[in-house]
Amino acid sequence: MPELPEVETVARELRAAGVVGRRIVQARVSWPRTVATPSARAFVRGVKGRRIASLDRRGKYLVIRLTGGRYVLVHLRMTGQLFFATGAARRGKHEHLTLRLDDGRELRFRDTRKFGRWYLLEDAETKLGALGPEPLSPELTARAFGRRLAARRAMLKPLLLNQAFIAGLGNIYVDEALWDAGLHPRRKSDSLREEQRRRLYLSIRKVLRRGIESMGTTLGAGLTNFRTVEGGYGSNKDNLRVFRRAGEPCPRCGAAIKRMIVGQRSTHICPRCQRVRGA
DNA sequence: ATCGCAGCCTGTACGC
DNA sequence: TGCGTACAGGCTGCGA
Repeated sequence: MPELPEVETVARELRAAGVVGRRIVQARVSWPRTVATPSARAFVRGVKGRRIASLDRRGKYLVIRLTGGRYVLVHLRMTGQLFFATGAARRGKHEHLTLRLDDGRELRFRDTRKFGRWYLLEDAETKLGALGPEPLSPELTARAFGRRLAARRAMLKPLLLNQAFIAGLGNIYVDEALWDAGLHPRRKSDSLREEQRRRLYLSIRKVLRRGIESMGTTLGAGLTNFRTVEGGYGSNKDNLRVFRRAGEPCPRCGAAIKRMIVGQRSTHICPRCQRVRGA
């Protein structure tokens, strides 16, 4: 499930593959709902002939700036994958969108569950403006994050998953960050002591950085699991301490890891290291 | 403001 | 082995 480290990995690989500077000579959409806005037809017309001026990540979005000042945003959601193919290669299963580049390569989008979305926008801020701060940005200091936390009264887990509060975290990295910080996912954000807020800030950055270094989390070998642009696996699964480890011993205290539902989401905690105190 | 739930999808894991 | 069913999860929109 692509979260910040996975999308960052994809962005880096696409840049390394020399996508920036290439011209899009043709686009094809075979599952129209893949394009959230505008219509699939208008999307195809709108990107054709444009050059890719830059490619970055914001939150879980891939941000592709085209010449002439318009933007393609890509959200991989659950199972979206980007990879290269030659123009001659037959369209494979679950491939819903293709950009043909002027060097003969095709950038293809495969998405088994069809939740992924592409946007063509005149102004990227119409989408990105709704996002909270980048967790790894130097502008988000421990103090600034602490103030944001203290200003809300929500359970930590759903709050950290809220992209308007902080951008880029998903189920995996939230569970890992809360375990690292020793905080219960149902703990209320305004009940933390200053030192705990700071610790959560550091834990979030730690698990995200580690995720990026490992090129993301690939949980299994199936179609629905994260793959890099080059078709590789991210190795961050080896770094997960609690996520999908119910019943295994906590690496810190040895207590059995527990699975529970918080905010309708599958959640993993160490019941000894992460108490509800104050919630 | 916060929370819960349905819906979007389909591969996967499970029970029988 | 095969069938049926629940589940996974990011995000949106709705109601409470």
